[in-house]
Amino acid sequence: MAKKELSIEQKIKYVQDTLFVISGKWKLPIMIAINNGNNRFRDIQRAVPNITTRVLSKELKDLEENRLVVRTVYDSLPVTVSYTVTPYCKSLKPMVDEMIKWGENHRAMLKKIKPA
Amino acid sequence: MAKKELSIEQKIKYVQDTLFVISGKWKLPIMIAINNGNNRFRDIQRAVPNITTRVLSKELKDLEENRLVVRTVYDSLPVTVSYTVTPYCKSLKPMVDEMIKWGENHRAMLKKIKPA
DNA sequence: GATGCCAGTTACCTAAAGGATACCAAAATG
DNA sequence: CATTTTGGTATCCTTTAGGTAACTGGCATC
Repeated sequence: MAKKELSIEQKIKYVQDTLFVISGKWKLPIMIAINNGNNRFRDIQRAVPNITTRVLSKELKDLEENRLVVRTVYDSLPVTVSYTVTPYCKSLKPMVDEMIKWGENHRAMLKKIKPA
Repeated sequence: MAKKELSIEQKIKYVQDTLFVISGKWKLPIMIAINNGNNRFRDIQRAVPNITTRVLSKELKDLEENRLVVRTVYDSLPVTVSYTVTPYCKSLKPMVDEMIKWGENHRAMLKKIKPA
């Protein structure tokens, strides 16, 4: 197949779609935390520095709605709640990896131009 | 060299650094537009749907401060102003490409699960 | 029976992002 | 000479994101 070339309008539209889903300080950090084995509410909260319960609760709901995270209630005693990432969430990995790389490099760059 | 494995705390930190620089509805669309040959203020505005002059002006200043865009005034008659992306801005390309890909796929997915 | 952990909810508030509208001077165009 | 284009500013306003703090009910522990 020929590699499709997107128009600039399409590129902008798709980037904005992506931004709409992942933007904000917390959604990606939360997904990273869950993906790393933090499945309980308090575990996630501990893994994501400085997030409050209120914000975490709200963001988890958003992520559920966008089918990136699944909430499961186990009928144990006491009930436990588990959050897991969906396969769809994992499709974000290449993008997130690039974001991590860029952020790491960016921080190194800032040190160089603004030393001491 | 051994491939360095980042801790979850580091991953979260770097992602948040990146988000801090690119977040908002407009910064990436503006960079895409400039990179595609829209160098004049009004050209950029036309290329980025629905952005207002006020917001574009402010975002361009932010991008200049972050060394992602350069503003050049040509002493012609009348004076012309040209915006160009820096080499540093181009280092965002792999990430932006992944975001475009994901957004395209995401839109296709939404069509499937919510047809007509 | 007081304290603490879990998984949140509720109400309130502030700061920032973004939008709407109007306006400006200088030059070009019709 | 009226209009349009360029590269923006200035005001004002609304919306959203995010933070603070208190509280809940159920269970477990000391």
